[in-house]
Amino acid sequence: MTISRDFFAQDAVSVARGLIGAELCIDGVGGRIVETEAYDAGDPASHSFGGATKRNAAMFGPVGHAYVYRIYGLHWCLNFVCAQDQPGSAVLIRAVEPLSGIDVMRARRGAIADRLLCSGPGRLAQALGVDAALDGAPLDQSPFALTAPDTPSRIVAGPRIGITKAAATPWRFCLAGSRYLSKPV
DNA sequence: CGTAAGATATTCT
DNA sequence: GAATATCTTACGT
Repeated sequence: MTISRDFFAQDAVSVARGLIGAELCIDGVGGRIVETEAYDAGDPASHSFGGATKRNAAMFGPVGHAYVYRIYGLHWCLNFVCAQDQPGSAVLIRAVEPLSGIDVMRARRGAIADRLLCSGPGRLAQALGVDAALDGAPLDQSPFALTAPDTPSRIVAGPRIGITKAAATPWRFCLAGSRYLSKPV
């Protein structure tokens, strides 16, 4: 069951929660989403804070599209644009449980433990082959494949990671008990 | 086991 | 010129 565009019209927190347990594949490589973070419009920690710029243009585009950017000069991060009514909202995909194309991920990331293949935004992007070419790409078309979970997932919320502003806001969502998180709950 | 620091490039002030 | 939604490696305990 593909996730509809209406799903992404919701606010960032609802989308972040709803994505836990969904299956994400890019060009046949991917797995189950186990960790996300919400970045609301007007959030000081969000790239959209202070208005639209060239880099974050995709965040102000239509919902249900990808926003990809480079961080610290060497890592890519994958976001989903959401919240139709609040331009500048997005959800950061932080971790995925590898299910499909694991051999491809291993080839791209090197011979490391399976549980480390996608446990973090930069690792995930490298494993799935995300780069600037996917910035602004619609999530309901190739090479993306996004499938809603069959059953509701147990979700644990906590503070976001790696940011300096509004760090206490509990907008990090994890699949309870997953071994593929960037950090255990 | 833990904490600490370095690498690297695009973007904004 | 300074900052950044990170990862890896190194070293100490």
